[in-house]
Amino acid sequence: MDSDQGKLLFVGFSWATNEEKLNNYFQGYGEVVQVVAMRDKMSRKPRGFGFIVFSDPDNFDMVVHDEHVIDGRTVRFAFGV
DNA sequence: GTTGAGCGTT
Repeated sequence: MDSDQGKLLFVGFSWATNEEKLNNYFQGYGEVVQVVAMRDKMSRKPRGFGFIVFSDPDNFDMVVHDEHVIDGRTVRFAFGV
């Protein structure tokens, strides 16, 4: 409720999309506190999913309620646990 | 070298 909230899960972006690209894209919405793109633990290959943390909760509402397309792929957003 | 739903690391 007021501890780890601020973590937003985003999945669906292209495998060619990098953490830096996401950081740049999300910075346009507000102050990005944390952006991390997860990859496979065995082959180190990008899985196309990651987490993001914004400085203000209003950013989550805006991003989650809007559709985003990065690198030509539709990114699906959800609230992190 | 490939694929396309999902919940991670300081």
